[in-house]
Amino acid sequence: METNTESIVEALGALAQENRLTLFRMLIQAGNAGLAAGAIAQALGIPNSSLSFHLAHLTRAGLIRQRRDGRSLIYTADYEAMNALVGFLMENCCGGAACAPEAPCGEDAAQPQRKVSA
Amino acid sequence: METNTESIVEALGALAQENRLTLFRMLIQAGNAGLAAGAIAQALGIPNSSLSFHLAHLTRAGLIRQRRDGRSLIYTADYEAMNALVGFLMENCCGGAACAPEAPCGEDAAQPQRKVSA
DNA sequence: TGTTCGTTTCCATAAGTCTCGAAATATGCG
DNA sequence: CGCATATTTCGAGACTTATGGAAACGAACA
Repeated sequence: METNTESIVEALGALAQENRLTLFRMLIQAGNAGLAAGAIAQALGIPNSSLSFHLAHLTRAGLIRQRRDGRSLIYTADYEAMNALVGFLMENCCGGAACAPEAPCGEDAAQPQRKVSA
Repeated sequence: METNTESIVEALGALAQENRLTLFRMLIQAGNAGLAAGAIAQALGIPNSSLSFHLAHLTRAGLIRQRRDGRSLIYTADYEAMNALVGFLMENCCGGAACAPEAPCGEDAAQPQRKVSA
């Protein structure tokens, strides 16, 4: 994700919706394994068409990614994008003074169930 | 700011707009001194009525505060709210594993121009 | 190849947001 | 009190977003 104002606005907008925020957090917690669209729709209790709309929205914002596994499309969170977003907000905190770490959750953090090490 | 999903969605939505994101960052950098509505409108190059709409939006989301100084209304960023927002996003990063500090920018950070002390 | 399953696209509708001029509302000054 | 200044509220128009049913699409399995 680029860190210009426009793309940040898009990312914030993508997360500023009940279903999408919940969905994104599900993916964050699901790690690299990700979740199939159908499973997400069921978990959220919304029709597939509605889910597809939200998935497209998050994808357009660069926050999630798509991969195919058999008949299913698996969605995963883009950890880099989330870090960039948080980084942007922190970067401008406190008048630019260094008061925050840069990337608390690195790329490697995409395997949430174990301690970050590799 | 409370950290339930609903209020987070509201905060994200408040920031998911070009003018408001810029405005919020201006206030973040302005520190406790804050900025008068008129000065903000001029800086953003938008009519007062439009600005007022955005200020109300950010206020409703709990991200900024209002104080009167003579004829002017001074707006300031709510650092606690921003920390809560970022904290919420980080909290759910990496499947809940501890990978982020809790409040990088403390309450005391509200005087950005000088070293945090009080 | 035909069928099934998972997902997306299309469509319409309902609801919300952004914008800004004009009028209304406060505050302060003389 | 009356006038000037600072900001908000009101109202209307254009635009965007959310929702879900029905149909289309694509991949895989037999």
